[in-house]
Amino acid sequence: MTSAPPTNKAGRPRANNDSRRSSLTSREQILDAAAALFAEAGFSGTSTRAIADRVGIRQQSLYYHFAGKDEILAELLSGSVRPSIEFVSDIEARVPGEISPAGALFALASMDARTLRNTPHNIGTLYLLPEIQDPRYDAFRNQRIALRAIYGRLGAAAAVADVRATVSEDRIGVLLIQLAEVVIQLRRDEESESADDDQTIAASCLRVLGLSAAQIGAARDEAGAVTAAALLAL
Amino acid sequence: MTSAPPTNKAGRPRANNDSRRSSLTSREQILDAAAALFAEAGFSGTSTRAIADRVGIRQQSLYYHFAGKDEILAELLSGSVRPSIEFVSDIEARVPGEISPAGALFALASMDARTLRNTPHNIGTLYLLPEIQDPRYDAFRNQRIALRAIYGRLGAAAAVADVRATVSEDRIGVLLIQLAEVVIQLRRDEESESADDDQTIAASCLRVLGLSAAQIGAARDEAGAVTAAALLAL
DNA sequence: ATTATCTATAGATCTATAGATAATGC
DNA sequence: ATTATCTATAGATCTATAGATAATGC
Repeated sequence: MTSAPPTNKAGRPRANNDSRRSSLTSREQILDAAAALFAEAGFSGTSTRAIADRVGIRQQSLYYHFAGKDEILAELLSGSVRPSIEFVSDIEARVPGEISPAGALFALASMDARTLRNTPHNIGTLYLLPEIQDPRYDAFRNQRIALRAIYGRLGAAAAVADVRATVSEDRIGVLLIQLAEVVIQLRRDEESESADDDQTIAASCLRVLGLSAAQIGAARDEAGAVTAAALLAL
Repeated sequence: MTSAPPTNKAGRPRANNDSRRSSLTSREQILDAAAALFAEAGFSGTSTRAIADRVGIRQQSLYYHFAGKDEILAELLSGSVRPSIEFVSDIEARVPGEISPAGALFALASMDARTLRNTPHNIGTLYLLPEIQDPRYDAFRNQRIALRAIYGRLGAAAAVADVRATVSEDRIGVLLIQLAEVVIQLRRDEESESADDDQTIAASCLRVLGLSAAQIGAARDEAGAVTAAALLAL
């Protein structure tokens, strides 16, 4: 008797019956509604009532799916770093045999930018919420610290001597992540976005490490090939 | 009968009388307490009660000084951009006569980094709160947009041809501000900070525009002289 | 008289638990 | 029988207003 996949049919009907016509499970509907509201109004600024209203269920019904509001946020956070984490370890394993540090960094940064750009409701804004400093979200923060460390290692390996001499590996990691996450601000400001931003951002990451235009172009070419391979491997 | 400066002596004593021994006015104490709490728990996550407790007064007494919680945030925001705005217009007026765009940008970025690093309670985190998207804080956001435009103009003027050809002035502005504000993240992560970070960050801004180490060194020297002059002029 | 607090309190939330109910699944 | 909702509701906030009070200022 393992748990059956949710069929979206059993259970008492919703009071507003129309709201059930969705291909998503109730749990997914809740996560989606919460993501939109957390991004717009913040965690504390979003009530369980507001989430339920958006889904089309009663406030109390949320507790059938999640133990509390904080579990919803935790789920959103862990779901949103997972793709990055998986991609990054695959990419780092190919360095320096299949790909140079600069190529790997280009692949990683453009992939992160792309993910942040395409994610529904600009979920990256959740990373900026003060509430995630709470120890309750340690697991998420530790994953981000791990990601930053990889950015730092790749960045330090790719940087020109001058930069490596003046900026520590830790600092490089923070700088590079910060650059990749500029996408969050761009989306927040509702500026028109285009896919070439991802490449622009990745190129900026390499430029801040002191690489020349020619070196950046080479890294971009390397990244193109390996990105396809890494995505297939997942 | 112009309003007298607050003396900190008149009025009914506080229930907890010790809390009044401060060189700050009550209004300043409230702003300071709110800044710390907003940075830590967010705007919606901070109750008027929590602010009052930290000051050592009753929750209701806040309303003698501010019409509401939102006015406290508005005051904090406008106070925190003011120094940047004043400095930046002074600096931009000296371009290109007294100083090159690269020198001005170095001066601006290192000054912003320094301000963000020294501000009490890491006030820059307030810029990241979702609540400031509310139209109520339009004045603040417009000031930031103006600041970003200046970063964009100076950055576009300083950038090498290759970068200027691929990144719009708007995007340059967003990228540069994002780099300067990495200080906010560094402080949040409680990493040990040092003053040389300001110069490192300013240098990173120029490097992302494609400048060489020699050009960055020259810009730094220019900036040193003009920063002193500009600060005196304020 | 003015200032800056206090106490009292209204009214609106907000989170979460308990238990009932209306579907489907077997 | 199981699932996914519902209704009812407790208890804890939270913001803000009204009016009293205890200082200083003149």
